[in-house]
Amino acid sequence: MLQLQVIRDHKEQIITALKKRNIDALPLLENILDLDENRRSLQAKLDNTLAESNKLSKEIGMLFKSGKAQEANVLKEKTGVLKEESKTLNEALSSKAEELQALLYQIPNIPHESVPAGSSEEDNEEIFKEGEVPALVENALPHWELAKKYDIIDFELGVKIAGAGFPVYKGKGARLQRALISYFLDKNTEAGYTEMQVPHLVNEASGYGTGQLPDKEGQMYHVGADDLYLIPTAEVPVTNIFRDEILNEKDFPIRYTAYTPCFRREAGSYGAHVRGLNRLHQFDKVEIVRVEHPEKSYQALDGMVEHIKNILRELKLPYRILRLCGGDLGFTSALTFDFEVFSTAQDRWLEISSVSNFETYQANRLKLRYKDENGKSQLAHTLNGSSLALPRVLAAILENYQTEDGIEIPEVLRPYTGFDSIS
RNA sequence: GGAGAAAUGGCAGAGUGGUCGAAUGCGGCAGUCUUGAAAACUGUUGAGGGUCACACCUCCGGGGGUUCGAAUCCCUCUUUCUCCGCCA
Repeated sequence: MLQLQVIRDHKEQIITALKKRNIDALPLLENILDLDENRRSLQAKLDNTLAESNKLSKEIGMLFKSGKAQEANVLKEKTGVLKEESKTLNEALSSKAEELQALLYQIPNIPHESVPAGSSEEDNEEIFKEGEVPALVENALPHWELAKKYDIIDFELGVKIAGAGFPVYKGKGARLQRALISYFLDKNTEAGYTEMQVPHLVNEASGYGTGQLPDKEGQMYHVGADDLYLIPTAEVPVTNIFRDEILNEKDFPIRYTAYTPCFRREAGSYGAHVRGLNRLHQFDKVEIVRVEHPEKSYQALDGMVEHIKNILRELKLPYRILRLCGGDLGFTSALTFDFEVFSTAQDRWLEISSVSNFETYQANRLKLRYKDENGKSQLAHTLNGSSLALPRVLAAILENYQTEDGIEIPEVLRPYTGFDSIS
């Protein structure tokens, strides 16, 4: 959420910047500024009424104390009127404030200056590419065929138990999955991230804090009986650790990592693009989250990108990095880099990580602040990234590491799997 | 799930109807002293809104109520603790 003060001061810049997202923000912003002015004048009136009422109350107290009950009773009459007035004002104020809040939630984050304009993923900018695309073995299979051939993932079984999009990992498939989780967590820990285990269900306030609510309500599973949401990403519980916190500058940098399952309703499309592990309702992910000083956040973002590059190099997967264009950029993000691995057998790129700087957008919703050197409260910057999303990494490994005889396990994972190949 | 107790500033902990945004201690920050540090002493130290700056307003777990006036009384919800029950 953008700060009102920023909207007041930089209306034109915001409008220009949001054009990159193909949004004409002018009517919305004007509406907001009008409401804001309205709200403030109501607030001022209410404050004055309350001030007067407070003053009278004090006088009444004094009069009673000095035994002048009659005079006190005269004043009491007056306060009745003020009370009515303040009640009316207060109601008007609440409704304005609510209206204003609802509009503020509708403005997405301002894209970073480096974000290219564009309307769809076509316009994302490839900024880096590395790794060899392996030569295909003859009769190379996509991962869903391999999964069946080696009996390591059972999609039909998941359908029976839960529904489409809830695969069952079996035997070495399950073990490989667990190996990846451990490996990612170890890499993150080595890089200075503290491992956390967090709730997989969150309350409404947390959903609002990181921006899943109210904009993307339908994407989360909602547990109605208890009014909780299944997390779509560990970003939600981990970032909300800092909701309503005021940090000290010396607390920075804050680096957390967490493994969680992720749940997404995504009533998405059908076909090859969502086959197998490509898109699921439940999947595993290891996430990294950082809370940073505003001056250091882009440096932190670069650090995260380097870190993930490093992991993909070790896994020897061919990958590229995209700078998301305005049209593809997430609602809450200022700058996002997507990592995609090349899946040989599917002959396409698979998104396996998304690394973003939210600047103060989430922090404003979270009320996540720090004390600057002058002792003033300032909003911190939040960032997060996947390191990594499991299913597509698994898909890429299965497809790219397949041989005539089976599937090789990447060198770095062998200490974790305890086996060298799946056959 | 049943019975009882509690929820106050970064922490601990007073405050049971008026001048209380809240005693006191610890912690934090600044200063004095010191070559430096510690100790001691002095001052300062919650958040948000509002203002050019003041004034002023709101907030003592959340919501509602009583009252001229609520941290303090009432209702309700949530959470925590103790006891009982159930349970991986």
